[in-house]
Amino acid sequence: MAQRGSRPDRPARERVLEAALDLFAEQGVSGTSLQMIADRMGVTKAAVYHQFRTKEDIVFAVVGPALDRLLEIADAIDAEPDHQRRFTATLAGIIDLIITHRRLAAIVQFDPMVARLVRGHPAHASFERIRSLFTGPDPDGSTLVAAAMVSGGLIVAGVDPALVRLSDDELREHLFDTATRLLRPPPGPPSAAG
Amino acid sequence: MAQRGSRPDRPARERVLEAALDLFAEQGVSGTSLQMIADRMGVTKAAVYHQFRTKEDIVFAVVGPALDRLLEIADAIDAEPDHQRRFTATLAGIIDLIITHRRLAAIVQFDPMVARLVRGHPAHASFERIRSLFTGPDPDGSTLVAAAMVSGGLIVAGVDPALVRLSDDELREHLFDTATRLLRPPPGPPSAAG
DNA sequence: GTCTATAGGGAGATAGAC
DNA sequence: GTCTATCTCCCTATAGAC
Repeated sequence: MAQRGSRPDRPARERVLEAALDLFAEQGVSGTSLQMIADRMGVTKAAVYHQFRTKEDIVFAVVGPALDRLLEIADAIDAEPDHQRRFTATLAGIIDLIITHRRLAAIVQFDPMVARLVRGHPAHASFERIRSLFTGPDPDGSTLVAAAMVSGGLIVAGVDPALVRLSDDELREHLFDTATRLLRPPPGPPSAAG
Repeated sequence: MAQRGSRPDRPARERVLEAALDLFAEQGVSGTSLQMIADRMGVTKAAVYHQFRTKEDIVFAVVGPALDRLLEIADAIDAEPDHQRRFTATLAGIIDLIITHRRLAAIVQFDPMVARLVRGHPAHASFERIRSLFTGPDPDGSTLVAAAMVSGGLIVAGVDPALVRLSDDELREHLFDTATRLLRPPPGPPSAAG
């Protein structure tokens, strides 16, 4: 994974994406100007415009790779015939994606500007595809709610400052266990609700 | 609850807050200009400035009541001696708050601009107070992750379009059950993880 | 790859008439 | 309570020198 700091000897294009990701996470996409990105890099706005034609292009470059990966995960669902393995592999893939791109996942899920851009991306349908794998066919209300909580909960846990003391591996394991627990029907009495 | 539409005979101040909430939810706070708020109301910017001195004042007026309610819920924790009732009442209160102010809850939790404002509000400490009630003292990693997923999952479920067919009461019940299930240790074997 | 300079527009905010 | 008009500043984006 080479060098990942803000070292000045890295390609200018990557330094833009790094500064942009930091700022998008802190201030949101709309709250981030090209001037802020340039300031954080220690260059001028024009230098940033040399790498990307528009601000929107920067947003796409920042979130694109993660969306591509999401698309791969969703496509792999159809390639696995066994239901149990399909479920496990997809959940593990999603959690891995979220842990690898913690802040990015939060931006894609919660930033209104990014959400609008994602609507035009092929990965858009993947969200529904994955969710329907998690709920199963013809889900009841309880299952729908559990799936919604998982989809938000995984992202939030990825960026929660209260969890910084956990290693990536610990976090991965707990997320997997907790999500699995949620997406299976409770082992209590069949239906004591009311 | 009187009339809740965008009827022109309601006080101008409330019509501003209504339009602002709509736009904050759709575009984020930074992505919303006073011009947009004015346009949605069918008036000019100056008319909006007659009601609120700054944009920040509008944000405070929009999120303030929900933060006050959160503060009340957190304060009630210390007034209830029985642990079981304390836990149940707080969770029910939070869920009720989220359902009543669905979009507002998402804004407070996820909008970077609002998050910065909330840091200076008395309710800021309430988030930690409530979370530590949910985790209990000296929580392990699994419990921390579960609490993080609940805190994000409740909000996300509140605004998830996949759940629109559920009534408020259905949603409330499922959220309560699911959150309770998450915040209690799993009833399976003590520790078969690997 | 980076710079200075600038165009053109929209932002937040204010003054004062009706 | 709403309007027109205006100020100042910062935004995205472009042109062209080094």
